[in-house]
Amino acid sequence: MPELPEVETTCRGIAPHIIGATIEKLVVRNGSLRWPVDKNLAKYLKNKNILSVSRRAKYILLGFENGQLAIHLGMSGNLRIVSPEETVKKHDHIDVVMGKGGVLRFHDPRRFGAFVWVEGELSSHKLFKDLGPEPLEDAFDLDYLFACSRKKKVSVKSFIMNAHVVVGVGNIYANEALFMSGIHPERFAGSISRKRYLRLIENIKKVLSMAVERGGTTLKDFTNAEGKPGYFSQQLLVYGRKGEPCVECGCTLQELRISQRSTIFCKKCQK
DNA sequence: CAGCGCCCCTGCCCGC
DNA sequence: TGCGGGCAGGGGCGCT
Repeated sequence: MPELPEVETTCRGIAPHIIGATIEKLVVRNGSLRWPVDKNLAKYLKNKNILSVSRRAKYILLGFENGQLAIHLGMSGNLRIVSPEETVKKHDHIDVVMGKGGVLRFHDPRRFGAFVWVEGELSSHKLFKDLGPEPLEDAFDLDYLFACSRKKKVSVKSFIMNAHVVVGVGNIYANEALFMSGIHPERFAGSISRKRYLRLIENIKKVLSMAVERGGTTLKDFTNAEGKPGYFSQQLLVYGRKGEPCVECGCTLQELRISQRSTIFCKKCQK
């Protein structure tokens, strides 16, 4: 479900409800997520205060005095604040029950999500130590990306979706940013000019920040922390528009697969 | 070691 | 209406 804007929206949505709260208990109904949920997690969290809520890549991080809880929403996960009386539905796998009476509820049909306990420095944890820069931060700039791309034989689409290069660029926004930049998704990363990488960086930042401003409404089944759906009003230019006319030139948008992922592009506008 | 493909899992949509 | 196949927004991991 979530691209980076949805994760960021979730983060901002839950933060005011959970910062400063004390964990009363953790209820794990189904711990078979991407990795089995640590049997001791409830013990680590019990009676601990939530000191901070932040995000790194698509992981939501809850900070505690004794460590951090990294939550990933996978493809189909969401987090909501609910009251303790709220009926438990199918795929409501985990409840973080807070002292004030609120519950942070994790729902994830496909169970590609994750609850990972991290002790010590985040940057020394295996899931985080090799991650590239955040796309909306200044470290993601032309000098960095261009240097990184040299001698790379992968397609530019795989390149920008590689978390070692830059985090948080998912399939939808990779398609969108490449279209906006006039770059064919199958071009080799190493054969693209500085000038075109500058456009690509600008467009990645633009499309992601616009989506964040809009509250992460990219996805048809996205619900925010209050459980309200997004508007799905964001005008995607290419993603999900196979066979429809290109908004620029009117010719029919094509589909190809890059690393098993749907790739929509305009063969006339993207070279 | 770069790069590709596999897989985890459920839901949904399409064609027969 | 039922069923099988394919596909879906992610991403770590094992292999070549």
